[in-house]
Amino acid sequence: MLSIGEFSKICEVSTKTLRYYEEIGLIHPDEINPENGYRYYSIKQLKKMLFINRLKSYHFSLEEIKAVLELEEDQSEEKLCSALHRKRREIQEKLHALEYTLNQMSNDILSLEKGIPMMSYLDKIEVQLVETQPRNILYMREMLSSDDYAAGYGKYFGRLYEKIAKEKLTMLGTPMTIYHSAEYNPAGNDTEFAIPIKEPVKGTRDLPGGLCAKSVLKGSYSELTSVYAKLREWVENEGYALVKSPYEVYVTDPNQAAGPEEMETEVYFPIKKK
Amino acid sequence: MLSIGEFSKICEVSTKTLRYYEEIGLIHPDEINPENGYRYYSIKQLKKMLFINRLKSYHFSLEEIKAVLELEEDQSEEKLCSALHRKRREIQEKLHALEYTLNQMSNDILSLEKGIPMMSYLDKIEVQLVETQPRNILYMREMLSSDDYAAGYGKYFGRLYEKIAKEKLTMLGTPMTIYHSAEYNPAGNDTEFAIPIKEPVKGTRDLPGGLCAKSVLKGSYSELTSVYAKLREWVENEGYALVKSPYEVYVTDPNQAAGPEEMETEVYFPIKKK
DNA sequence: TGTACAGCTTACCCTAAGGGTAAAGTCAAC
DNA sequence: GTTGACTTTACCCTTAGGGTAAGCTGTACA
Repeated sequence: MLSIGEFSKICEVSTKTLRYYEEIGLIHPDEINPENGYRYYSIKQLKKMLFINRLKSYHFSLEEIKAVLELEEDQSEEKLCSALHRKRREIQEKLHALEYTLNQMSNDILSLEKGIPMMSYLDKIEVQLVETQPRNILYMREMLSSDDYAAGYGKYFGRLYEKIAKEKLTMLGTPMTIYHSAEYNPAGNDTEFAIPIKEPVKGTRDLPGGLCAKSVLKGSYSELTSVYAKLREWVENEGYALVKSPYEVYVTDPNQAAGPEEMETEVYFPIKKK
Repeated sequence: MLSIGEFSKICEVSTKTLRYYEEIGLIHPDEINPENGYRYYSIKQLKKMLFINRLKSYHFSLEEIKAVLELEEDQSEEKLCSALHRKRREIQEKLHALEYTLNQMSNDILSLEKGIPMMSYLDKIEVQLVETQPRNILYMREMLSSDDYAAGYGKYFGRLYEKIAKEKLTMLGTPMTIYHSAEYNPAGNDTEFAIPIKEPVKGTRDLPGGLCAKSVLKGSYSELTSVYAKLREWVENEGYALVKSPYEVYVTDPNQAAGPEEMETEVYFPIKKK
């Protein structure tokens, strides 16, 4: 039997951590002296501890590790394997996100070195006052959490296109998204996917026209929130008020665009004079 | 002037966050009604808020962002630029770490799919009892934090090699590291870098020989802690006790090895019978 | 056997970046 | 005047432990 200090040295894990792991039920000492409360670990627990460390190095949370250890007890290797696969996916996504971030940073650094202030793009976002015409749209309305956005777009527009194809409907414009949630909520947003079509079949509705503030975003979506901010600012400044849900029109198909630079997105804020 | 709710919607930042940022001095409302404590933000603060968001997306901590914003006030673009460069380095390192992790995971998954339990490599670590001969070593002893290990190795061995080259000394073996800290301490470890040489010049000392438990690690260092654990376990089990600091001998030069698979490291635990 | 010191115990507070909730005050619209 | 939406402060919660203090225990040494 090893005291907590000896065991801690062997595994290169602090005694504090060992006590914490006991507290949360990850690994219990083999024996606790009931008189003085001293913890004693057996050498057999070494393997378990090293396994925990390995899972930790794979970015499993302690809660996840606990679940994996409980799997271990019924010798279900497949579940362990699928847990590893899931975690690997997660890490790959993290990696892609980091690569994307690096890209963005490098762009900013390049601009800065040319003497262009980082946020100057804000001043270049132009807002126009336009009058839109009413249109008939084929739509699907869903609650979407911000994590599902990327996947959701493909899925719902896919269904709309499918319907158009099957029923031989006539498209009158590019796809669009209408945001019905007044406030941005990471948990879920009331989002409507739509494509303007000619035929007033079931599943379509009228999108009323009217006065709108409009901005065009060229390039990747990372500056989309700035466009929204700019539009709200403009609406405020010019003495207008938002009267309906804002919407986006995807002028170029994101799936078809060669690169993010080619993408063009229009943002509309239906407004009226205050 | 915008109420906290309006400003929050425009920037897509929660009111909670805005209050928190005020608390830590990141962004103060332009005006606070002294009667009811209501916060009011001006539209000019939008740019600052969006800048904060951008820095956050670059993984700056709020404290770092605060420092950057204070730089901003004296218009020092170079410092902002160098902060971005530093952060980009950090992210690149994170990215490499993640790639390494992915590699390790994939190896484990492959093994698992072949039916080999993840921790089975532990049982394959072999321990031998050997008698080492005393040697004369040229050494440097330093406190190293675990972060500096990789850099430290190159630096200190470089200096030792330099001395050997300049003074035309005769090497009698491959480089080694002696770990004098009894316990692993992330803050700093008493580490001795050494190379066996023939001449007993200044800067050398005697490394006494004697009974040792020895294991050989082939491959990358990621399993090194397991080797240490295994050795300690063996020493305990066989009724020995550690009498001096353990040390590692780098049989293949890490700088010269083609891949991590080729690397060979011997780990020695000087022991005596209890 | 006494004593010093290393090791062990629990208990409490701290981290970063806010989220959740409650109780109470305030504003604007009807 | 009332209702509902908005705002305020205050308190507790999250991860994975780190740091410290006060007190108890085990062991090595004289």
